[in-house]
Amino acid sequence: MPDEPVTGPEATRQSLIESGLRLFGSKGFSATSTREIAGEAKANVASIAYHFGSKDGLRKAIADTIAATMRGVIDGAFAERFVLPEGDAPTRREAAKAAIATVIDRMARFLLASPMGALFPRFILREMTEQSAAFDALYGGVFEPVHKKLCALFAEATGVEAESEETRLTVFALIGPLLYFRIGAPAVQRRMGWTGYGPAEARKISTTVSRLVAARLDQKDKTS
Amino acid sequence: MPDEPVTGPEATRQSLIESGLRLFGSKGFSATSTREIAGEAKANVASIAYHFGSKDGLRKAIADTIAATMRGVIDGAFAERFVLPEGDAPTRREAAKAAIATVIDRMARFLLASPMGALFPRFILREMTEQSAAFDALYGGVFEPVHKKLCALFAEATGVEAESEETRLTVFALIGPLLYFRIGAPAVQRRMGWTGYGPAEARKISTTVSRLVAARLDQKDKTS
DNA sequence: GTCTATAAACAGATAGAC
DNA sequence: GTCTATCTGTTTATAGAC
Repeated sequence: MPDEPVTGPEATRQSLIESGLRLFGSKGFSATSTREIAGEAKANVASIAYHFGSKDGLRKAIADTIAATMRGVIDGAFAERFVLPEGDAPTRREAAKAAIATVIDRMARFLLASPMGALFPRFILREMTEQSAAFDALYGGVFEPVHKKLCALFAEATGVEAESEETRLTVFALIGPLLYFRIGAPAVQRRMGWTGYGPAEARKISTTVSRLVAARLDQKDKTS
Repeated sequence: MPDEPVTGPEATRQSLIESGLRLFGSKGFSATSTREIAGEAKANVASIAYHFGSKDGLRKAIADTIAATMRGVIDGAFAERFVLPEGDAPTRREAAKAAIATVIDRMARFLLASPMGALFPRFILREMTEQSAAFDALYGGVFEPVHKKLCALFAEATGVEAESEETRLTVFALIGPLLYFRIGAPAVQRRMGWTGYGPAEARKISTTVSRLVAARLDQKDKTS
C-alpha cells in the first residue's frame, strides 16, 4: 500500500473512508447522513457520490479496506509462529500451545489497544446483523481462514481432530472472550471503573484470557 | 404481568413493542421507519405517537420490557442455586461450582434456544454502542447485579477475592463465549454449517462452554 | 475534482373525522 | 382508540458552474 498523500483526490477518498468507518460503526449506517460524513472528513457532500457512486458504495469500500488490513495483521501474527517444529509429539504440542498464546496475545493487542481495533469490530458487527453483502466478503476473506488455522493449532496442542464439531465450537469459545471484551467494552469499562482501554488494560485482559485458554488446553480429558 | 388480550389497546401496545424490538434489533433504530413498525404490528402509524409519544418513546418502552423480563429469568436461575450450604470449605466450594454451572446452562438455554434470547442481545447491543439512555437502565438493572453475583460465586468456588480486578475480569472472560455465540451467531452458524440454533445446538454450545468454565475453575493457581 | 443549488423521495409528528 | 390526510423538515442523489 503506497503512502497516502496529505492532499488531492486520494486523500479525500481515504478521509471519507475513515469518517464513514467511525460513524457507521458508532451510529449505524442509516443513522449517519452523508452530510455528516463529508463534514467530518472535511470534504463536500457530492464527493461521496463522485468517489464511491453512492452512500452504499462507500460502505462497500470500507468493508474492502477492513478485509485488506485485517488480512495483513493476522497473517503477520501467524507467520511468526505457525510453522511447527519437526520432532516428537510433546515438543510439537508445546510449540502449538505457545503459538496459540502468541496469536491470542497479538489479537488482544490489536483489538484492545490499537485505534483500528476499536473501529473494525463495531462496523463488522453491524454488517453482520444486517446480513449485508459486505459481511460475506469479510467472512470468507478473514473470519473463516483465521478460525481454521486456530482449529489446526488447537488440534496439534491437544491431540483432537481439527475439524471436528467439538474442536470448532471450542475454538469459538476460546476467542469469544476476546471479542466480547471489545464488543461489550462500554459495559466492561463501566464495571471496571475504566474510562477506556489503554496498554495497561489491554495487558490485563490479555493475561486474563491467556489464563483461561491455558486452563482449557491443559484440561484433562473427560466425557462430561 | 396479566395475560395480554388478543385485541384492544393493550394488544396494539404489545404488538408495537414486539415489532419494534425485532426491527430495531435487526436493522437499527434509524433504519426502521415508524410506518414499517406499524405495518408489521398490523397497527396504524399514528398509534405509535398515541401509545408512546414518539418513536423514541417506543424505544424506551422496549428497553423497559427487556429489563423486566430479564430480571425475571435471571432471578429464577439464581434462586435455584444461589443459597450455598453451610459446612466446610470443600463442600461450599463444590456447591459454588455447581451453582455456576447451573447459571451458565440457564443463560445458554435462554440466549440460544428461546425466541427472546435472540432478540434481546441484538437490541441491547445497539443501545450500548449508540450510548443511548436506554442502556443505562439496562446496565444498572440487569448487567451489573448479575455480574456481581457471578463474582461472588466465583470467589466461593476458587477462594479468591470477589471484587478484585482479576476476579471481575475473569468473570467477564467466562461469560464472554456465551454472549459471543449469540452475538456472532451468523458467523458461527456459517462455520458450523447450521441454519440456526435449535435445542440440539444450544446443548452442544452449553456443553462446550461448561467444559471451558470447569477448566478455569479447576485450574491450579500459578503466577503467570 | 470540487463546489453550490436543487430535485424528488421519505421521514416523524400531528390535526381532526369517526 | 383508530383512522386518513397533511405539515414540516431532512434525506440521498444529481445537474451544472468553475
